[in-house]
Amino acid sequence: MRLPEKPALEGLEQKWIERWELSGVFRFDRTRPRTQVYSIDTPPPTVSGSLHVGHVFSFTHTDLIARFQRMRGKAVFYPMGWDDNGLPTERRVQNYYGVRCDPSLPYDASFTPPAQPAKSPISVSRPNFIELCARLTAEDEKVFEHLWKYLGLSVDWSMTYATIGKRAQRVSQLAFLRLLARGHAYQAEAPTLWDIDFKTAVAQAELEDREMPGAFHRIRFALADAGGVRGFSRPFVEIDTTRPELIPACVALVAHPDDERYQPLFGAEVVTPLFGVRVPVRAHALADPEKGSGIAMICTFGDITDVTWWRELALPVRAVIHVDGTLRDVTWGVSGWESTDADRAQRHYGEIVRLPAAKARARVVEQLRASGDLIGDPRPITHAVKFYEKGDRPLEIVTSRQWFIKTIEFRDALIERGRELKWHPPYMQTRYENWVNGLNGDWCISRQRFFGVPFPVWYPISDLGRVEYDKPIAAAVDHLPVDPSTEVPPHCRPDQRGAPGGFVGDPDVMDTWATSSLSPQIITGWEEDADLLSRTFPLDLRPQAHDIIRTWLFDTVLRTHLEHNSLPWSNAAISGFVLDPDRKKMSKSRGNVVTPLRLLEQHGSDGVRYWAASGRPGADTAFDTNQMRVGRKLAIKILNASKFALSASEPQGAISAPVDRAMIRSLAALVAEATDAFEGYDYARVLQRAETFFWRFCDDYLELVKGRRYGEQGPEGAGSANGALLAALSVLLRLFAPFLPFVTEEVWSWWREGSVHKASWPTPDELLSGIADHSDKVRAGDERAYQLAIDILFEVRKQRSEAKQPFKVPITRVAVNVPADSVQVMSIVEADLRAALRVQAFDVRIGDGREVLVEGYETVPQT
RNA sequence: GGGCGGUUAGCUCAGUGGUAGAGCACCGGCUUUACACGCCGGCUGUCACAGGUUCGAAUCCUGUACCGCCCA
Repeated sequence: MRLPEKPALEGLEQKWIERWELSGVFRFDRTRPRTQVYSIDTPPPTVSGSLHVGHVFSFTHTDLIARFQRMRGKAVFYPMGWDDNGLPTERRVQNYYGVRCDPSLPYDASFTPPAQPAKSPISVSRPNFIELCARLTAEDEKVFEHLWKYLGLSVDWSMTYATIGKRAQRVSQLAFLRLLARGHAYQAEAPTLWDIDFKTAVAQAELEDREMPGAFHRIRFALADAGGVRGFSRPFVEIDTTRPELIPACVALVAHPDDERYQPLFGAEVVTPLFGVRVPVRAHALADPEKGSGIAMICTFGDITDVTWWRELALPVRAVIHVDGTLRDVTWGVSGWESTDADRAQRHYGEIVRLPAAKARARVVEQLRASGDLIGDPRPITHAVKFYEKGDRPLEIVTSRQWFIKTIEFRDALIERGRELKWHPPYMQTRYENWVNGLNGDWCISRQRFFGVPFPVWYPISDLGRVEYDKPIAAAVDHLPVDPSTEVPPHCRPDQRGAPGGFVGDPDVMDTWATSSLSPQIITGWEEDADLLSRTFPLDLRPQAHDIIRTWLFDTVLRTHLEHNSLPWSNAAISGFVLDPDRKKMSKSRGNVVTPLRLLEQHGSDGVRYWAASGRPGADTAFDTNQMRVGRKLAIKILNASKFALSASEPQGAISAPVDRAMIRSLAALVAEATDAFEGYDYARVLQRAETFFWRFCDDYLELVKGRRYGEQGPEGAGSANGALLAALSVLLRLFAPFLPFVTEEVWSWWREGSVHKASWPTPDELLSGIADHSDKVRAGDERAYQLAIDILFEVRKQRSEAKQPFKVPITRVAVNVPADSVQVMSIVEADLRAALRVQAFDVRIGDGREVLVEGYETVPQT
């Protein structure tokens, strides 16, 4: 045994990170069968973003579980991934190197980016662009890995993957082709949420509402039948709209079926102002009688409700918004664009064509004013407008060709999957169910971006030069991953690309979630390593935060349901958010001010982990450096208490003293409770109970046995105290090991072989087996003695404190009144108490109840 | 507008039917041979509000207010 003179936390992180790496303690043992494996599917963090305290918080929670399971004897499968796929990386690379991707360019093997980004962006091919993305993310990954290691995550770093890596690309392309073969993936010309700046489709999951200023414009639609409509007293209808520029895209008016004001009009036709298009008036329950005039215009497409109406009322498409957000060219009078006055329509439209929507709106308002179809002035309102969460301008809805994965038809099955999953905490399941119930379209996975996984398909070009999208050519499975923009389909030559009779590659990439939803397949060796798959899949645990239940968790459940007809994992542990002191979600800016690494250096990794571990599953938790300081103090206390327990550990004997036995029994009860709590994923309770026990253990038990363990009551008493101290220390270190991996490993290394993190999780039995007699009588007697000792300890301390007597001044005499049957108990603990309290004599008397009275202090000469 | 969660000491939080708790902060005392990053002691409450169930409610039920997240 080697005890340090002055134990300290400084430097423990560096020391143990290195040793753990050398000894490979966290390596997954892939010889173990599935029943002895605990497998974890950690959602890979986005590397191009920065890690913030929220990541530290939730990833610590996962590590607590991983370490507990490892100590329970499981081979823990705990890989880490990086989500470097997608738009954030793309933007960062564009700015960092000053390049832009042009997929039509060929790959240039000799390309090197300039040292400084050029003023105007250099165009590079998609493969070149992806190389730059890979180069930059490799740098980011190093920083992340260092932070995770410093935090003490017990990850097997030999299994690290990236969502843009070859393996992930192969898995996403393969999974896609299998969906395609089964008819679960399809492409369609469909109304698609579209960001006009990023020029990409956006999934429902990526939407956010923002309150924006707008204005209601009251606009008049004339009835088509000059003779009027029976039951409707006026020759025109007034509607309110925030988007008058979409009047040319109007395909119907709609009111609530119960709305008596408009019932006479259902089935009749009206004529759009300015453009003279005859459109029907229809009834639909989604029309809100309270909103505006109670009757609305349906355009293709102004918002999501328009899509619903369009679909459910089987209306035609008359689309005017181009992918760049401007109004596209339209010829009035041709099929689909019939007008009662095509020349007039063309004249009006000619003034707004190719204008951005906002500019077109202003012009249309002027036109309406001039034609007399605008009633009054626009009334300013604020309303919720849909945005892409990373976008700057409102989303448009355009019709274009996109790939979709079917979700709607599996809604019931997916809800059932949610019920099979064990949620921690359980109420998170409701959030999942609400999301699944609210789905209103299949999952659009096409993204018009570059840094992502390409769709592994090409399309034939007919001899007439038409691209035949309905006859996709799938890549050969054994050639995956492929990039159809540079590689050619089976039996084709590169010179046929883009030529009549040739082919063209699908230009899009998959939504990043289409890859990251396959992390269970990526990490477990699906379709590549059947042996690994059989030992790890379906996984045991998916940890993640509650904000991405609707995206990551849902998408992953969907993909595994479609591919394996099972759940991807049996448990979902949902972390809360980190809140700033104003109880708001911790903002990025604040998170960046205090970088996680700085926090770890400042408070110690064990200190920061202590704070994170105190946040119960699912509970939003305040960012609190004070808690980190408390954790750090706990770690220091463990160092010092351990040094004490180990410093004079001979002689060791049977645990025979009643006080020692009582302490060991209460520790056994703690172990039982902690184990139950951990098995229920309630790590916070484990920490809290262990901490409370440990602090009492130090302040009461250690003080009580101090004299005895130094031999004041002979070798038997010392042997019992030392035996109990070492047994307790061994157990306490293991209880704390998942939470405070550095300090516990340090102390363990002073006197034990191997890593505490591979040591077996403590059991009540190992403690109780050190005690000879378990009869109720003995147990009750021990408890009574221990309790009496603690009570007297407390009472005498209090009286000494009130008398303001320093500890070094011995107490001459303490009178203790106890019931007759406690006199014997008092004799058991008297010697321990005399030493712990510096009492020269106890005067034990028989009386009613209990009374403890300090009767005097020795006078000490003034120094 | 809907769903979920929260509201307990100045702060951060435990506490699922039986006398309101911990840590921090604050106040007083103590160099005590593991630890001053320590030890001993003290102070601190309409358990958000209003009803209800119960012998008994922080805890169960109903409603309200406020905060947070997700969704419309």
